[in-house]
Amino acid sequence: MKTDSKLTLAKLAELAGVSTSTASRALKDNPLIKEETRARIQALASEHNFSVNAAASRLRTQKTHVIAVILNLIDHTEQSVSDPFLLKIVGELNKALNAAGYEMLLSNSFMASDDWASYFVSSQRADGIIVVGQGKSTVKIDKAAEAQVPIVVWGEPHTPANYPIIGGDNYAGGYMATKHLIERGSKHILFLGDPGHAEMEQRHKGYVNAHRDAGLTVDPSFTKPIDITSTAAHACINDAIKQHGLYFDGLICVSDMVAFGAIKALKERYVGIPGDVKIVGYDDIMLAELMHPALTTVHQNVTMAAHLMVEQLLCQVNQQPVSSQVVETYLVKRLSS
Amino acid sequence: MKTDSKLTLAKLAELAGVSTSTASRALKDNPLIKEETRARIQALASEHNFSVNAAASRLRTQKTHVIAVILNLIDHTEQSVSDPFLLKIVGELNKALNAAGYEMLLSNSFMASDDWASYFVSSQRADGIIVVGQGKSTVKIDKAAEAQVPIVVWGEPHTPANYPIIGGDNYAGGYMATKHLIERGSKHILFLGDPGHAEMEQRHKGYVNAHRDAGLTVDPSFTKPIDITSTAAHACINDAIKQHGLYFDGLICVSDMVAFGAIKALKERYVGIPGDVKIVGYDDIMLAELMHPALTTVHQNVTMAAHLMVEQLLCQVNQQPVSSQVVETYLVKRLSS
DNA sequence: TGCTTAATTGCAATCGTTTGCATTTTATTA
DNA sequence: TAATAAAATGCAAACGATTGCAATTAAGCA
Repeated sequence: MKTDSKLTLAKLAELAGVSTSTASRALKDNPLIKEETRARIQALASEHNFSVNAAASRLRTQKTHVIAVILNLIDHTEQSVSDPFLLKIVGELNKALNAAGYEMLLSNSFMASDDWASYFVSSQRADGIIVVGQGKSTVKIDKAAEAQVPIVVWGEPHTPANYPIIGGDNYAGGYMATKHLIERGSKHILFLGDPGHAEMEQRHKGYVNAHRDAGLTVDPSFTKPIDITSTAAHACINDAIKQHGLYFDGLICVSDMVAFGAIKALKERYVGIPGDVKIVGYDDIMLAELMHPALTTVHQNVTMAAHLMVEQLLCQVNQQPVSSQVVETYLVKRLSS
Repeated sequence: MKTDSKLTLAKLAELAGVSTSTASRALKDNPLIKEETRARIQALASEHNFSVNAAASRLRTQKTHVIAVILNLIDHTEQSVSDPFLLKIVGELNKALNAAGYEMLLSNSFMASDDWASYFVSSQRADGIIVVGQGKSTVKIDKAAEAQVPIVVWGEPHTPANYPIIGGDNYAGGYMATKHLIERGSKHILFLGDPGHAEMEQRHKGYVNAHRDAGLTVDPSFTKPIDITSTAAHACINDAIKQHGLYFDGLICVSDMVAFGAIKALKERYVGIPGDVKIVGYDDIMLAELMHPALTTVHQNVTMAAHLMVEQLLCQVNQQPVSSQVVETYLVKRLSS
């Protein structure tokens, strides 16, 4: 087994005594080639553990079989990179992409150049783009979509856009969570999250309407537009109590991490959960049930979301029609409420 | 701005009235080209937001500027994909790679073909491989290294190998954690983790020696070779107590997730922490300090680790000598001990 | 056997950049 | 001004696989 010079398709073909065209076809099981020849060449290839040069293949076929996944981080705080929920999505996307025969080029909005369409797609680095998160502004996404490249985003699916958006039913999630707290007796419920962000906006609308439907009014000052990090939540609750005492008895958090930060602040002041304050998180990350008390939270079917995203993306690659999709969303009741 | 047919370097050159060679050189700021010409072409390029075809460029230069990152998962349980620590490493690697001008192709040991060297490197999909985790067997890693491709791994840095391994000082970590618990008064300390795994083996050795140095003996049955998941830890502690009661007063866990699982089991049985049982985790993930009680744990400098990994990898790409590296490792004392 | 059709295989152009070397243009000096 | 050196640009050959079309071989049938 001499590995002197690197093995190319041409050399492999020569070894097999056929032309490169035959070798190429044989390797991809093209029925044009005689069954027997195919087998022989494939065996030879794996014996010399040959794999075709992806760069050459991509150049020729104009397809990369790679999808760029961009984590569209919201805050400057890099904290959010480590939000388990985002990473869960990445993991599921990786699986779904692989299942569809694609590989994943991982990037994030801090590092990627601003012109996603040309940097990733026109340059043949990837065949399409999956954006995780709408961010506070969708200009980069819109720009990429205008350039007509295959793209899908995880976000609020009811946002009007000329690209498919996959996401949970944020309005329903916010509504369910709030209604639940109200039913459990909470009367003064804070909303921890920034409604300036599309997904949060819908959850907030659900929060407002649940109050209305229960005949309660919402104090605008009860909405705390904080960053989506546990640190921000911790600071927020801390300040709130320090300034006005414990004037609330319920917390709707836009992520489990936010809920954790809030819980920490409450525990530090010996506030009982759920006795004094009831809490609902969002995302149902693995740690939610390990918390003490186990966190009531809104679950979104991420596995399905990943499949839908890949599906909608490939539809675009194949010039087929697409549409936004809402994934299953439900409340998981645990001990924090 | 007509985007009729896709823009190639040749067309851009034509627009600029120069040859493709000049255009190519101008775009990469080659001093061979007159300053003025360079500026003009670069301006034209960004005006038409042109970016060179990566496939063609890679084919020609034989460099991809991509690094494959493989999550070498241990268990069949996909749980481990979502271990926040692994994902933290991925995030840091992403940053470090970008800083060095590389992009990241993310894969994992379940999905990637078995022959990493030929699949990723010979095929020109990437210039090198970073493996996160040694797994229980290093055959795939060894095989890739034998194929002479640039490769580095996150793992136990004292493992003898013909490729650089970056990791914390696991022996010291295990020793510090155990010594700490002993000093706090624990006498019967369980080790939750599988010493069959290189990193765990060293931590376990530290656990054993700390006992010895304190004049204590270790009961072999106190070592619980469980999977690195909170679920496994929860089950393990549950069973242990169910069968023999609370016969231990200290827990050394090989990850924070394991610690969380254990904590949950203890709380369900109203065991006091740190009163009845003291606990130390490993990794210092963000949630460690949000736990109640805040988790004492072993911290490893992941940012530095990521930089070292990238550095050692690029050394290989540039034919320079490499070596394994130990990153800073220390105990963070919190309330669980 | 001779002829038509189907099954296999090979030829050669192409994908878009990069780069060693040749060529042209400009600057320098006698 | 002519000769020479330096600066700027262009030519054309790779890089390695894919694929429409032509060519060869095998099979089918009267």
